[in-house]
Amino acid sequence: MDKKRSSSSSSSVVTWKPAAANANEQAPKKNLWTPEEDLILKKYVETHGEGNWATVSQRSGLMRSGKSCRLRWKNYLRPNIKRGHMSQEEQDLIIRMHKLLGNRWSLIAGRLPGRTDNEVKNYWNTHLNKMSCPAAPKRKTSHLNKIVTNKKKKNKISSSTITTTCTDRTDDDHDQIQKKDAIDFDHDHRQEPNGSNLTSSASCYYNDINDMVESPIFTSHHDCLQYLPTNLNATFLFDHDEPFIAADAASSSSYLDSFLFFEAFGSSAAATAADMESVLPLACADHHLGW
DNA sequence: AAAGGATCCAACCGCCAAGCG
DNA sequence: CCGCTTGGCGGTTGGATCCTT
Repeated sequence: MDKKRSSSSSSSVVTWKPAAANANEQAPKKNLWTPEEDLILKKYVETHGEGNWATVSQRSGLMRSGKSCRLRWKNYLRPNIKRGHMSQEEQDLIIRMHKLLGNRWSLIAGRLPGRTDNEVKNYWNTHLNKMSCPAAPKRKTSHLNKIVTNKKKKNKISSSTITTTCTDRTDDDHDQIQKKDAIDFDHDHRQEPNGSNLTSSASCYYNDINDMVESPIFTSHHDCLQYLPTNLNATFLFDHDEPFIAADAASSSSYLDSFLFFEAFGSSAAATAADMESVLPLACADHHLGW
């Protein structure tokens, strides 16, 4: 069942309707972009380059906000954008990446050439999420999401620990959920549910109720082998946005993609240091890093 | 055929961080 | 340090389209 409709960039459909009742109003346009607007924006960016989006509307004559122009360019007009059917490989990758990273769509999209974060997000919400959470309601409760989202943003913790759970809940559950959130994600006070204080650590493993795994972060190869996965009793703290394992050998920063770890070991702690040794050079070689 | 519900996705919103003067 | 601007992100929504009755 493919309910795809024509994109607004298609010349066959012009569905834009003025947002303002008064045609003389200079308020930025909303709603779908017309092919004419796309052409103007594309030509403008090709001539002047990206950036300074706030001035694009004035200089190009588009009645759009800078944010809207930027979004349109980024998601639809820039070169090498891939549209349409997601391949099985792409679907699999999205699922695996989502399990690893949670709702960090820009990072997931970064691994899918030509795909945008918005497209990946939409695809997840409409196709993949219902596979993993078939009972999830169509629309999440805005109230709850805002509470959780704000908390997440404030504390810089992974959204995977919060937003990927099935949310087939009634309003009556919200109080309890909020209380749970207040305990489980009380990172303001760097406190775990059991009351013990979190301490800064070279590594982290963060398992949530959905068996999500946050990326371990290392500051050295030694740390990597020391803490993962042979020392999974260590204190774990996820306090970095960057989901990649950082390695700082020979004074040169390099990065090992934690996705490779996840692919190699999954979320289990069954791997040994020898396993790690075997995968690390390979992973580094794959990324032209080398320790 | 028509009406209403379900689905999908483009676009917007609010928030945040970085950069700059 | 402060305030402003800009860009980026994830969550949410409006409305077009499809499906079911």
